[in-house]
Amino acid sequence: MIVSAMNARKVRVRFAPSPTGLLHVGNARTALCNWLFARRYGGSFILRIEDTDLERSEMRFEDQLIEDLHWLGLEWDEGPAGTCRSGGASDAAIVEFGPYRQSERLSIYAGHTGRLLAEGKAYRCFCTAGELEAERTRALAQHRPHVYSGRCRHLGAAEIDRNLAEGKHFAVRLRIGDHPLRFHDLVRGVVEFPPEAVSDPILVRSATGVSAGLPVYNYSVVIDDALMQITHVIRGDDHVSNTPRQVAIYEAFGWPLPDFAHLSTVLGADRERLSKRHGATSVSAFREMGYLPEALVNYLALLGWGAEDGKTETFTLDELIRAFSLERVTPSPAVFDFNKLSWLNRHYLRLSAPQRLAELAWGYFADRLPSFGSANEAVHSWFERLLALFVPAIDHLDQLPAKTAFLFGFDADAAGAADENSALLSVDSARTVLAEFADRVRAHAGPVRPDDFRRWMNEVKAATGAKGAELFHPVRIALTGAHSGPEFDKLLPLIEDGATLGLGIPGVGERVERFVGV
RNA sequence: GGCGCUAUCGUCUAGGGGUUAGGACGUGAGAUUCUCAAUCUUAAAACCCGGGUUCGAUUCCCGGUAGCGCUACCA
Repeated sequence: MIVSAMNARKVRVRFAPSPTGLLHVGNARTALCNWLFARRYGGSFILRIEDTDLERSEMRFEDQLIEDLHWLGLEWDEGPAGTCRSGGASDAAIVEFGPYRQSERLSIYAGHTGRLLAEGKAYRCFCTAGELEAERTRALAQHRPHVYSGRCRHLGAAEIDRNLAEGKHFAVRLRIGDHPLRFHDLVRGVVEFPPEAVSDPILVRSATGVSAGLPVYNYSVVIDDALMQITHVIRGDDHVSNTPRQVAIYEAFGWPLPDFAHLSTVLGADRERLSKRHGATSVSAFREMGYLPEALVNYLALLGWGAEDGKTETFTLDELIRAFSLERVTPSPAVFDFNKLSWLNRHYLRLSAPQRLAELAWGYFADRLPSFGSANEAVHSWFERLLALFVPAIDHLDQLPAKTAFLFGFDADAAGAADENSALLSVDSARTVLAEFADRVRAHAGPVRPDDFRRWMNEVKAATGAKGAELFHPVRIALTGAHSGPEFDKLLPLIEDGATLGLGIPGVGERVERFVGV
């Protein structure tokens, strides 16, 4: 029988990362699913830091993690003191459920272990690492699953006392029953494991090394989840095989079982677990590249999930809350598709207000623009026009400086020498077109307006007989260093107005002079 | 080795006992543009294999295969 804690209890879910590295997109997806589930059912989303691995946990990772979650917009209702952004948990909740870092909960675990030992649900195991290793090798050789022999299971009180008196180290093991261990998974349905797949799991480590007496992960999560009254454990599917162990612990304490939801792994293009080898994998890396949080969130939701109509692909957070359901999450692993993420990012970039884009993009121009705050209104509005012209041509904001480099400094030599340009420039018509065009620019006073430009191009066309690409390519190269780019009607004002900003931006006249001089 | 999970276009997915197997990204072509990007139109592209069950299976069942996970006194 499946004991489900769902009933009528208020939904409480948690995201429980270890601060041992940057927030990985796979984990961000787990956080998102938890957050969406909580918001959908009016429940609480709790952030718990699993920092019992003292050697690998670092405060800077915790800080970064918190910053990343805020950036994604996944606010939590309860979490480490001072980290909840708006409102946060009531003091009463914190007293009842906190603290929210495992390293601050060690005494809680110890008390529970005493209880299990006293009730005979757990026992002291004096086996040494060597003995256990031998068991494991033997099992492997016989092609059997490795199960603890249970040698210390039935030690008499006298023997235990003698061992303790001799100062022998011991771990605490749970006594597993002989019934199957099953649980309900929102993604996979009912999952069942035979008891021998579990064997008596270690709960508390023996006195070897720095971790002496510390609970193991599978034990502390159960205590935390139960005490924090978590109703739905939503996490990565690397925990599926751990779950029967945890179920046995719930049973030993007589606690109701939560529902589970195990989310599939996120893979790279080679179908291996997504890792640094595949490029950017951390939330902060995507932020630094200039991806928008709504694009990442939308993409992560789409990874392993599809809307009910089978068609809708773009969602705001609010729309996701309404549309998302764990039952529709696919159980199979999903390959992370950078292309599709970029498509979504372009989509949201196009939708973003100019001021917001300007603020976000400004940082990528630190060496070309004055600081955001000290720049005058003219620079700001000029920059917004630049963005309007070039943002449609990029996937993420950090591609902007390269795309627009020609505006800030014009390298006439490089423009003429570029492989793709030299062929276009070497034809006779290109030379005559440029000569005719340069004559008109030189004869002109003041900034070049689109009207002037259009008139000149018609004149040049008539004078040289060149038309179409033959006519425009050389001029475009002379002005921008490339044979492709935004339409001249918008580009010319951007160049000419830019030249008046005092940022060292060369105007049309200067560009032509430099280029034709070559 | 054992146990578990998974299997629809290249990728993410919809669907489901009888369908022209739908959408999106990407790719090809066309339209537009001086060009590129964007945009619009359009094309190609999939039910892992083998057995059952059935009038009929891509869909249900079993087996195989493959991928992934766990197999720690890591989390």
